[in-house]
Amino acid sequence: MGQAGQNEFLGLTSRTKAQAQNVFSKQNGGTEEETRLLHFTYYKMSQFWKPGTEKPQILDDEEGGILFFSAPPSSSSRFGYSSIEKQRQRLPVYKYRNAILYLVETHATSIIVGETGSGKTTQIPQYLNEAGWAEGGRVIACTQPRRLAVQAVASRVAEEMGVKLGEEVGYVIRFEDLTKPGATKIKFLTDGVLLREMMDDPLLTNYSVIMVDEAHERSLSTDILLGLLKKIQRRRPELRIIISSATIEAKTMSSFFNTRRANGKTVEAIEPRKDPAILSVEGRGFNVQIHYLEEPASDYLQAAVSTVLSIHDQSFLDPAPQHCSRLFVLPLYSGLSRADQDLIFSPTPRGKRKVIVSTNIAETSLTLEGIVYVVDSGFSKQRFYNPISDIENLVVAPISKASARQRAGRAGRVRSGKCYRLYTEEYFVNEMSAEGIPEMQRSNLVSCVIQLKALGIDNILGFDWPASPAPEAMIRALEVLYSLGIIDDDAKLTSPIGFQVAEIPLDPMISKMILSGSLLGCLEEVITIAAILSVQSIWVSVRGVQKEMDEVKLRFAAAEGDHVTYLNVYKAFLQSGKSSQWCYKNFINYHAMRKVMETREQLKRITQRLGIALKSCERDTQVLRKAITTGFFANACRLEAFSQAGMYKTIKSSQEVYIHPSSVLFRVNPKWVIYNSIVSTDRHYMRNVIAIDPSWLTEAAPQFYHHQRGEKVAY
DNA sequence: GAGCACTGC
Repeated sequence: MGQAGQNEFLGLTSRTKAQAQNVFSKQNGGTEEETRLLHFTYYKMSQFWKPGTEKPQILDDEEGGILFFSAPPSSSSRFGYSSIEKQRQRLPVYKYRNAILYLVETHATSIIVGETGSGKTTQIPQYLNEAGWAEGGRVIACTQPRRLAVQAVASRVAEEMGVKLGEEVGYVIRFEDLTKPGATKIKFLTDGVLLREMMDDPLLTNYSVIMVDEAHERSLSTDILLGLLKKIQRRRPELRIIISSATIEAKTMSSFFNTRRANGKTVEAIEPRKDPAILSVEGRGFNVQIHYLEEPASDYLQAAVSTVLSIHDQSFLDPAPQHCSRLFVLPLYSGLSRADQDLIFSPTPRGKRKVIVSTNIAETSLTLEGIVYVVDSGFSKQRFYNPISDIENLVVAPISKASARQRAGRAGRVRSGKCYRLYTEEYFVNEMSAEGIPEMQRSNLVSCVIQLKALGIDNILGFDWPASPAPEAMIRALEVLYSLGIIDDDAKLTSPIGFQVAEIPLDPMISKMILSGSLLGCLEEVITIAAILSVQSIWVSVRGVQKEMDEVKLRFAAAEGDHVTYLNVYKAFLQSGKSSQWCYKNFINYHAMRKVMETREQLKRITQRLGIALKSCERDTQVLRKAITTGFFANACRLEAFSQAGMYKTIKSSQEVYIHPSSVLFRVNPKWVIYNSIVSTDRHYMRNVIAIDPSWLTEAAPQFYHHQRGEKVAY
């Protein structure tokens, strides 16, 4: 690499300021930081919370370090309010307004438990703004796990405040920044975006209050964020954190954030209390009557069907023999096209009843108004990660009480409803776990580890998590990152590879592939592949036209494998002038392709910022496959020549795997392949497969394969 | 010759 390249890499290294400033380590002095803190503290004193006339009634539980509130009666209505103002006052959260402001002022962390419909998400940021928390250029942040929620809540709040979205009230999601620095006071964003922001501003100094909403969902990025916020609090005592959760299991969170010293050191008046406050706000749903089975069901599918039919029989006054034809049954899952998803909102044909058979997309992501009956199987498909085999499995597993309540709540949104649980009450009470297993404890952790490393957190195994992940999973993640050359012998990010990988918002194996692609002169191609691999599928999912689809696929098929096939599709799509019509004809998902283009543009910007060269390898697919190999060498498999046709074994752990029938290499069965991911059903199927030469493996990861060869691999 | 958890940067 030339001198210019070196400098660019060095320039990059300082981009990850958290690492450079080492803000989370103990020895850090950081006078600049302290000056800023002083400024904040001084500022805050001058606009101390005005308790107003009514002081909230507080029941102080000193033992647990938790405050319980009983709300004062709601204040009488006054004149001069617009209807939107009246609506705001009718929300259950309104009568806790002063209590919430008092808690936030006096406690570093406040936990607000509120059911759906309490209004906490839209109102609390506004209360904080009204109380002055956004003065002096500071910003109130509110995070959400999902992009759609960010957009929806932000526009609602902008409307309530009578301001233009993107001015005082703004939002940031991937690909979309609708904020105005200096003007935006309330900012909604996904927790993933806030984590990315920490790479540039590790102490999140722009924010006076950070509200983490939907914390009960315990998503991977929410948990990482909470762990980091706890660290930030030590350096920024003036920062306020609000954790908002729908379940009462808030004590776990409370003890996590309780940093009060046991020996009772005198705390200065301006410092908030370190023990979190808990406040509970009631929801505003309608009554939902719960029904249980008397005996456990042996087949939940059968039980679900007969329950639906019996609801239908009971509630139709004229149960004609052909009553099934009166059912209007629709599927709902995320892989459906938008048009098919929108069908569920379509009016029900006259004389018919709509039945929606849904995955748990309907549990949190999508809200259907007007549901009266919910049938809850008691199961959902959940991802579990096995760190030993390094394989993620999708399994049907029992849901938690929290999920069951969430499902039932879907029946009571516009009027009272009923929920039929396909399990016994005894099972619900005694056997169902209160909450689901946090994602952190059932995921592959490579992305999570690299994010922490990028923030300068060296002791990953000792990191204080809201829920500790399995040590095996941590160790596996460290091993993978080490073999990729992303971390060194001391488990620190390598320069430049490690720092660059941390900058790219994708799975580290994909990021490594991109960086190798630039060195090998095929960056144009690898970022296209990276973008395509980041969407669920570029093919449409239509049933009944499989044959035509397969024939069309053959037009793009490349002997090298799926990645090269995707490149052919992308090129043809560009040649068509990015035509949606062309997509339709070729069974390509147009929306997925648009997302691919968006992602590709972002990756292009990032690689430009990293100063790496955007070159094309034209028709040389060998360098391309070598680049893929440098990222995915750990997913190498060899065909078992003398066993069942099409059976492969992974080099890493001798797992039995097969090429997925959707792959262009299905039935082709090259001797050596590399896969992108595995889907597990009755067998482990490799998805997105390319053929490789085994010599590339030792080239890409000499230590990894040197070590493995002696034990398991015989070429 | 398969089977369609869900998010997110």
